[in-house]
Amino acid sequence: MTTTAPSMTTRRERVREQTIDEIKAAARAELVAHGRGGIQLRAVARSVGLTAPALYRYFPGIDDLVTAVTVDLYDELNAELEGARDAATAATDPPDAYEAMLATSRAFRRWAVGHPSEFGLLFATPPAGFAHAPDTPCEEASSRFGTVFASTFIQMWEENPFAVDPPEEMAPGLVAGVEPYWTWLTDTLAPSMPIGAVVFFLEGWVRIYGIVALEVFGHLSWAVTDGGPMFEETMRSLARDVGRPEAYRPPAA
Amino acid sequence: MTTTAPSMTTRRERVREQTIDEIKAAARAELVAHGRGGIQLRAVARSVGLTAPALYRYFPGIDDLVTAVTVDLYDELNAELEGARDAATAATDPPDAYEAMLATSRAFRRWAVGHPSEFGLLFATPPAGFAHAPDTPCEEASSRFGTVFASTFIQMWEENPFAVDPPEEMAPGLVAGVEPYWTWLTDTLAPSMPIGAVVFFLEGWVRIYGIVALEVFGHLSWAVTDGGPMFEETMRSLARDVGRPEAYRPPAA
DNA sequence: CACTGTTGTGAACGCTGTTTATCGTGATAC
DNA sequence: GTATCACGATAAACAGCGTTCACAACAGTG
Repeated sequence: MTTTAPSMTTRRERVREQTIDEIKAAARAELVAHGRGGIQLRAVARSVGLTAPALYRYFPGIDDLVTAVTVDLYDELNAELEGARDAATAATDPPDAYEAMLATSRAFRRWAVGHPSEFGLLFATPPAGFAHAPDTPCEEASSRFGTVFASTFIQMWEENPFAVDPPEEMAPGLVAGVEPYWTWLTDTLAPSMPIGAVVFFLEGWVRIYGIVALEVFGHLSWAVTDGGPMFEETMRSLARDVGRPEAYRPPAA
Repeated sequence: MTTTAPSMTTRRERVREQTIDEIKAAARAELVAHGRGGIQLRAVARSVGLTAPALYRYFPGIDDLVTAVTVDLYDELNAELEGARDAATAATDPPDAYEAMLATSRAFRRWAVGHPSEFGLLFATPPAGFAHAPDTPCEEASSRFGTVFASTFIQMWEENPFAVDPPEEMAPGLVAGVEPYWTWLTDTLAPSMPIGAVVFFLEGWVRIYGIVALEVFGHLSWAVTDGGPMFEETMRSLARDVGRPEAYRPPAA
């Protein structure tokens, strides 16, 4: 990664890349410490030992800097999740996709709880800032994130197809709404998957996201002292709902 | 409400109250337009026709102003939800708590989709700002909000007890974590409710919150064109999970 | 009428993000 | 080896921010 095609990168380009990384690291630290609204360009500049105007050689403004950090965070989270998924897949013989989904979800929660500010930046940016306009790098990174979870769900269904609702029973308009995504899925990743399984996957993702977001944002503390067991309970009930109630196992620790 | 004990409120106090309301209204508009990070005290002052320092006669700082608006938003949302719940309860004979829960949830989604910025402020404030410290007016308003949903869930279970998991099957540590809230519930609202039903209620709230938050934050658009049917599907599967699959009915419109 | 406490103002302070003109410096070309 | 030049960084400046303070206008009370 560091020395691929060294002739292609001049010395200037390398030090520039390094400076950019330094700036982004400082921006992330500032972001974690003071939140999205509290980040200050001048503080970032001070942190890397530069004056404020110097940053404009690297980023057009503070918003673009935050966007760059956001994309990096998606990449970091994706790598973390894919690592957990692959480790779990390698550890199970024969492969057990529920185990992979469990590991992925736990990694997701671990990252979210450990990086609440970053989680808020990625998954709870209200549309006021229009950070989620289509065709932005953010959106692209976000959809790559979705695929990580989608892949394990698909594999779970293919390994062990469970009963799903037939299309005619679903809420009106739902089939039409999911159809584009469903046809894309059946064209690329899961040729034989019924539309009901896609809906089930989305509902599963809703539960995982919901429990993690509520915990991170402190909206569960009125009912539960620790979010961990509640998250585990969600995983257990997911095992039941995919027809494998015996598959859930509490975490080792 | 306007003329209770008129002797107790002097003329000065009344006009002061009115000014405060004006300021909060302007602050909310600014909040909706530019988000939590983009609100400006001077802009609020301009909007009500005052200079910036004048606002300090009413609020110690901009953070407290935002907090006051937040509390008001909780109250508004609570009123909206309780109104929908009571209307649904009055329209069903005999009373049907699922119907009430459905109406409450739909009101919740309607408010969230119609007021995305406000929703983000209430339900997705990352803990960097420590807006959710215990014993704040925010926390108090937040717990009142929780009770609206809790009451319909409880009534739903009492009208039609459904099968819930026994404590010994639940994820380790969960019983201990929910026990304080459970004992409070059985002491006050639901004397005969098993702890499994409380856990089910929490999982239900997670699903409702999850689907609404994902839609509002634009994190569902990669899979679904419109969040409405997906939300309705969640309501339908909730009906199934409380043992009343026939109770769900699509919205009238 | 004078007195008092509240409300609003203008000026000021230190800070912010951003722009501009300017200076030094490392890489490149002759 | 030296001239050239693009790039990196800077200081100065600007408008605007939240906040503080001293001071003026005013309503309500005796």
